[in-house]
Amino acid sequence: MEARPFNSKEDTVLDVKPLRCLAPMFPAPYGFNTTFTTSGSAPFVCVSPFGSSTSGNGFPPSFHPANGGAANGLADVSPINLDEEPEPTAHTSPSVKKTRRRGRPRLRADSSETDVSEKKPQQRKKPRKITDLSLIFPSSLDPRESVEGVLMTFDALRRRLLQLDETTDATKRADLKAGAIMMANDLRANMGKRIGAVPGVEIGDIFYFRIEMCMVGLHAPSMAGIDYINAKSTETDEPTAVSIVSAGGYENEDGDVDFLIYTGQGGGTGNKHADKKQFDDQKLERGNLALEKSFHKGNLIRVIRSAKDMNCITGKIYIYDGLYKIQESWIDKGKSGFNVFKYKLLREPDQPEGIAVWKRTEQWKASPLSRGRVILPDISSGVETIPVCLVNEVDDAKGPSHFTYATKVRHLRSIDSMRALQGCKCLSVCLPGDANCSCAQQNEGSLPYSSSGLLVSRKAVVYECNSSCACSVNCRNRVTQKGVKLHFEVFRTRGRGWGLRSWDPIRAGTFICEYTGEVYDKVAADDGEEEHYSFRATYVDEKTLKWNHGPELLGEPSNQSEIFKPLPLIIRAKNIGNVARFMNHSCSPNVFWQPVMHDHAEEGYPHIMFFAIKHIPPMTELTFDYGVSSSNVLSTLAGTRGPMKCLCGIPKCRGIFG
DNA sequence: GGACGCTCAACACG
DNA sequence: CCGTGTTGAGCGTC
Repeated sequence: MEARPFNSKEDTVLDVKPLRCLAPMFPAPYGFNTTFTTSGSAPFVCVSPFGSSTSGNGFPPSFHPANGGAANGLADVSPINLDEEPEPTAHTSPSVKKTRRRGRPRLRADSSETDVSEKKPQQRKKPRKITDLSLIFPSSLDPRESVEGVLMTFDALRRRLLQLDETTDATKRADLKAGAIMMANDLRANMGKRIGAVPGVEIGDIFYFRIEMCMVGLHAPSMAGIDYINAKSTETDEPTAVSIVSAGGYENEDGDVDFLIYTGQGGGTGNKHADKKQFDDQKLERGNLALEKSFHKGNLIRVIRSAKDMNCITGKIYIYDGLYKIQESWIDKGKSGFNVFKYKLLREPDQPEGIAVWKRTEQWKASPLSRGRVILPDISSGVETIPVCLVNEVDDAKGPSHFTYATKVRHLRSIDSMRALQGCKCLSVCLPGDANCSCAQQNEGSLPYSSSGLLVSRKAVVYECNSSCACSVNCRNRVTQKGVKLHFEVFRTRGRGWGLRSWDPIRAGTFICEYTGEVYDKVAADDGEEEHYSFRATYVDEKTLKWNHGPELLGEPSNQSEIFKPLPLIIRAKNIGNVARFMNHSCSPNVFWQPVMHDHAEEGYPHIMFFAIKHIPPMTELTFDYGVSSSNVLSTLAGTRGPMKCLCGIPKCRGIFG
């Protein structure tokens, strides 16, 4: 149960963590003058089409899409599109989105369960437009923030809708319901089609629903695989392809990470018919025509590839793989003997890795020995069910200084001497909508996790089922108590000590790990001792406070003030700890902490559990916001140690943390 | 501008 | 776990 003692000088340095360096904003786009805004267009803000650089994956900075070429992208970007109040949206523009959704009945946005099920649930209420969103969603000029904000809000909505629907027998598809609400409120980024990079979306970004890519302007169609600018909106009067989704719906394709053979649409393949049999020749129209024209024009095309992910109910995720160009096209015979169009796309050079990262981590998971530069195959010495390997690809450090790996916290007094939680009387498993479940009651009336184990919303405290409960270990209200389920690696960062990342893609709301160590309270701990590798629950960052932002859109009261209360506990992981002790700080984190109770009832000393703020691609460093604790101010005064200088370098960096 | 039709979803059911 | 049936959204097109 102990990790090897290592001796490394700089281990005494706290792992400071910069990261997510967003590209500086360019004052004006480079020579982009064409605007294909399919719509009239709202008050847009111009942002460099080059998007941001590294972030997401810690990959080398920025790839610049081909320049100058005739057919180039445009640069209009709407930040999270609210009905800006400072810019009195004015009569000039707002028309765009209002008029658009008319074509067909929309999903109902409210949760009045009265009108749920008539036989033909046709006329459902369309999502309500919330008027004053500006307070909830301050508009951001930073494209990455806009995109993240849209996705985070969407998923919060989706999880909440799923939770609400479970108690009724309402139709599912919470993704579409949430998407409809987002669209109705113009909560989206990058409206209008563009060629090339999409500001705020980075290569390697992952998605779990097609509608997510639609909302951030990466790929507009909700189902179709080819996105294109229609003929009327282009200068040449020819349709122009902008992006494709390669998701295995057609024969062939795939193969390498550098190229792709893509099959055209139509002819009866795809999903139109259940048998998926082609019954007609494909025609050179719509997406096929657009691809053909793009081939001749040589314009860039975004490629989104899908990958198998068994943790996800749909069984796949989407990975943005960057820009490609069509190298050749031809007509082929499909299995059914009808003509199909084929397009060979070549990946542009010098781009950060996209699908390649995923392929590599999959291989590592299958055979961990194939992971190179390993210092130690399992830093947990077998205590975790999944090994945590230690790697160094950047320098000569041999590993962190000695500590004892422990999957559980160590309290000053025994758990037995603490008050016990009350238990529910649910047989087998707790079910949503069961008013008698006392555990649900403790959690504000709902089970805190979705059926797939995702945290629905942040709360001051989450109560899991426990040893006093009648339900079994299969109950869905037992998530964090079961420990980590991800393939972690502790790795050497560049200049910030050791860090933590995962081989698995992580969906927003996923439980990541507990912060284990020796639990003290403030008084007992205030001895000016070494405070590296310690956790304090005195601060929650803004992004985490906003993680729940579904409620307002559903007309539910905002509970931001209730989702955080400071706790007296301090967890020291200097001598005893787990993977959490390697998580570095960021002012733009992808992980947050959440108090959880599951084995005792001492409110001041809950377990500190970490969850994903957003979808996290494999090999992305996991970080949370350390905050600035008042006790650190005290220790500064005492001359022991002050806040650390933050190196995260994002525009909103506070400068210090710890 | 409105309705219709197209499409490498997503999920439930057996 | 799989096939497959069902209800779909945005957006181009007419």
